[in-house]
Amino acid sequence: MLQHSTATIEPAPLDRVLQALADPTRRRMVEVLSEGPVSVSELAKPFDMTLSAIVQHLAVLESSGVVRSEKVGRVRTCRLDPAALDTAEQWVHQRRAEWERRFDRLDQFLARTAPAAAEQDASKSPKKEPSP
Amino acid sequence: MLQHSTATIEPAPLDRVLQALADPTRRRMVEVLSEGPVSVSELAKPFDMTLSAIVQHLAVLESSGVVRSEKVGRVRTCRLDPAALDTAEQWVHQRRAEWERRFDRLDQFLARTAPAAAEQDASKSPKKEPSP
DNA sequence: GCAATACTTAAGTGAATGCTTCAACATTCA
DNA sequence: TGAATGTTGAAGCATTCACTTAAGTATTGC
Repeated sequence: MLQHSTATIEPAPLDRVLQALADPTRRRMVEVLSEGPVSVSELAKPFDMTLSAIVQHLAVLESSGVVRSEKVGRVRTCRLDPAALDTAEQWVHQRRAEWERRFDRLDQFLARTAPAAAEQDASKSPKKEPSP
Repeated sequence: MLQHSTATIEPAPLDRVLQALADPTRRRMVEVLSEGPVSVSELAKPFDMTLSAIVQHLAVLESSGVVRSEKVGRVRTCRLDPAALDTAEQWVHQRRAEWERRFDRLDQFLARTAPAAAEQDASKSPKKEPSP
């Protein structure tokens, strides 16, 4: 899926995305926006702080790419950009995957070196050591 | 000053996880740890800062649950806890999912109200809107 | 015992963050 | 037109953050 055609050199998107999502207020804003686009003042309503504060949070969300907005008349409408969320999701997912992959290697290693604990795997072909 | 003490006070695990991952140094630490458990000083080696700084980052990671550690003798060994990462992954995933679900509803709505062209008279909506 | 190792803790600093208030500005509508 | 609406911007302030330095406390090995 192709998104922003700008193909610009983004500084550190992952950094900004996670930093944007680290704040509970901004996360609630994302939750609101995940239900659909709203204007700035709409977005601000459920929050117990000034419009100014919300606008500043919005700026963080926009600079991270998580939210985009466009102004028509005097109303700015904000919407989620799921692609930016994808960046974060993938990073987290990959760390978990790597960790689990390592776990598998460890299992194999233990099955090889301590076959007493392993019920079934004595016949597996010997392999190189998993880097610890 | 009290932070918004409104109804939805999150217990805060997600908060801490995302905040932990928001920092590039801590994220690199997680990357290192995703390759397997290491001691504190091992962990600190690739970084261009004091051990103290690393230990402080480690404390953040531990308080978020992303990393756990145990001390044997004088060596503290740190390892990733993938379950904590899961919390973050799921939250992001669900926001994306909700957004895409909404997109589907919008598609359906447009297909109903503007089958050919929405040039004129899109303002009369006899059907219920997809919940905005 | 003594010194090296591995971590721990405390205190300090400059920059960033999360707010606030107050003052514009642009658009819409009576 | 002029008031209401919706947003924008700047300045200020308290708190948190990412470090630093400098001093500890346990373990381990000789």
